[in-house]
Amino acid sequence: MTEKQEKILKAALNLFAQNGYASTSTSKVAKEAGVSEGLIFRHFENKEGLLKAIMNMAMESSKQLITEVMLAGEPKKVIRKMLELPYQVDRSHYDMWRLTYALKWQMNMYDSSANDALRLILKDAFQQLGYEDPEAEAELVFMFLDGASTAFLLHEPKNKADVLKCIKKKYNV
Amino acid sequence: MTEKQEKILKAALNLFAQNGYASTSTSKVAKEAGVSEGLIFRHFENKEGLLKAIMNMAMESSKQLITEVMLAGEPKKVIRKMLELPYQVDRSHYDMWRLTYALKWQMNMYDSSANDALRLILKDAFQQLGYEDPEAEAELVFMFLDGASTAFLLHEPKNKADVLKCIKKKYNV
Amino acid sequence: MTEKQEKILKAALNLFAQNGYASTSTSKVAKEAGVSEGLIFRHFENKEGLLKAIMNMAMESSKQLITEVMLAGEPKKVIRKMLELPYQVDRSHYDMWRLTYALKWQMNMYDSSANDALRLILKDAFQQLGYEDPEAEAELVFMFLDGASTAFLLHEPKNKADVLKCIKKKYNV
Amino acid sequence: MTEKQEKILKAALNLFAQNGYASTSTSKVAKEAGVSEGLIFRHFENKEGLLKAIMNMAMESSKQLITEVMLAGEPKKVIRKMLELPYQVDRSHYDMWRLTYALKWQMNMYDSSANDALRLILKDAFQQLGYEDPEAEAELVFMFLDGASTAFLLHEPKNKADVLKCIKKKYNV
DNA sequence: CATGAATGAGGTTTCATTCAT
DNA sequence: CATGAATGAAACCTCATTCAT
Repeated sequence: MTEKQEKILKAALNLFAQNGYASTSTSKVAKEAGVSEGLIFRHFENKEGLLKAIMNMAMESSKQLITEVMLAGEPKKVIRKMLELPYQVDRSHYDMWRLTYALKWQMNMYDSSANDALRLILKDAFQQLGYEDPEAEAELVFMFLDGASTAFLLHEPKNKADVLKCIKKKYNV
Repeated sequence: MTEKQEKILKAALNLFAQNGYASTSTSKVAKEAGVSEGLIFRHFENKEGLLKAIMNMAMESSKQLITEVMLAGEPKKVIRKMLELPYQVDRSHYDMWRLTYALKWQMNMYDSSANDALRLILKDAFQQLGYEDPEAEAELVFMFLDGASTAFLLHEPKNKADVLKCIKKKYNV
Repeated sequence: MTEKQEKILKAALNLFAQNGYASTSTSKVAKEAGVSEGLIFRHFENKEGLLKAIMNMAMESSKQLITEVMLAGEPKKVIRKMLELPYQVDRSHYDMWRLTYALKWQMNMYDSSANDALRLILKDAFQQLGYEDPEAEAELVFMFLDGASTAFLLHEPKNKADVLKCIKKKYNV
Repeated sequence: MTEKQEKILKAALNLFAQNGYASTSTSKVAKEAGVSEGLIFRHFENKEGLLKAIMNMAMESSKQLITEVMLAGEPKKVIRKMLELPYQVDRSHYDMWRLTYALKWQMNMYDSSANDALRLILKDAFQQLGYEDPEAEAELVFMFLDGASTAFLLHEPKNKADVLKCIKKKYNV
């Protein structure tokens, strides 16, 4: 990965996240990256290739978070780690997450399978703890995760920490 | 509001919701509405005006849901009504909600003030019920609402009803 | 000529003179006139018909100025009246003259024949006064008229009166 | 300045001069230049940018004529050079001058400051020669220049040369 | 590897004009 | 007589992409 390639990726990530993929022209990306427009196509084939490259980076970085949960072992720890996920994302990754979340609403981009592994683990954890409807509980946690992430990415509530405390107590973790 | 105006609005809502605002050309809207492209501009001034007209409709229809919660009175009822909100939206309004949610991610479109009134009522309800940190509880509910709506609009989980039961139990409502 | 027709003509004259014929849309004319756009076409057939109606008014009003010169009789008086022409136009007619002058530069609009009668009288006057090259003198006066009118319509020099005195002295009139 | 840029400029100058700026579409310019329409915008940003580029060329070429007058020195020579100005313009520059003159009538395009330097020199010349009202004399010459140029550009009178002789005699130059 | 000129398709918008009411 | 909804063509401009250098 050359230096210019990275510049392009960074610029594209930033612009896609702030203004949306469709609203960001390759020429704006080139200008922001300080690079000729043609270079984008040499390295990434086309605009969609650029997006895919970015999403691959995102996948990579989200895998790290996920494996941490997977390796937790005990059910309570699984749940706790899970609830803490939105709090683990570094501010420097916000653009990436903004883009990921925004793209969910762009048709044909939603891929639920990514979460299926986690959902299974979570359900299992609840089952081990004797919850009545482990599947529903797992789904509920996912909804929280989604809602929390959205809140953090969009308007950053002041009482983030309190909310975590609050929900942890509910699950006793 | 002439008949053709409504056709335009309906077509635009549909296309914006399915493919995104930026990716939907006015010519596609015109074609879908069975109308000349120029007519869009006569009635809505420009593409953004068309979007605004749609969002006004959305506001109107969300006000109805909200006032229902506001009129609930008793704290428990407030919370219950609140949690049920995502379940109240008619399938016929999904396009509108998809668009509303998608637009949150389009820069400068997020308006948190819309929820402030509800947030206040909710916090008050939790306070009356003696919750330790009513503000965090309110925030948490909002996160659930957001996450649930997202799930419903994007992949419609099979166990919607169970999830509701599950969370209601947590709040004892 | 109904009241609305006059409103249209006045609005069109004003806008054509200020912004140019090509740059003025019929919708702007209608708005300025406080009239529906369709009415313009009912009364004037098309945009060019509107222009023609205006130019006819202009012709009419310029004929008045010209006949005054023609009736002057004595050569010196002819020349004096001629030189005074640009000073005779009422400020309320400036729009019309601006438009007339501007249109000269719009291809196929220049009609030199309009001036031929005047040119002949002028040449005759110079001949009677024994000028060496009456034709060139007549042409020269026309150039002055054109230049002076242009100056008055475009930037209104402060020493208009002095210039008239100055040139009158040259012709001893 | 690439070859195609020049082609665009030449085509635009020609069409703007013949048919007017507002009446000339960028697509006509592109066709006349044998170039894709997009290229116009890549090189000149927008239609107005194209016009500005042309006017800059015009400025450049008019500066040359003007400096010649400025370097004349003796008052009589200044005046003579001045009067001869409209006769100096090469036929190949007519389009440019037609456009320049036509644009004066397009609102907000008139820039009298360009002539101020010349006006000053001219006034000075008349002063040195003891004319009674040098300012009015200067203005008068400008009017002649404007009228003569207009005549040359619009209908090319047959007795151009005679007119020059005629006016030179009046100023004894 | 890198540039930037060049393109053609398509985007939003404006316009002159028609027509039902 | 008068309106204003409706249209289709054309206006200006942007875009993703290609290619010669």
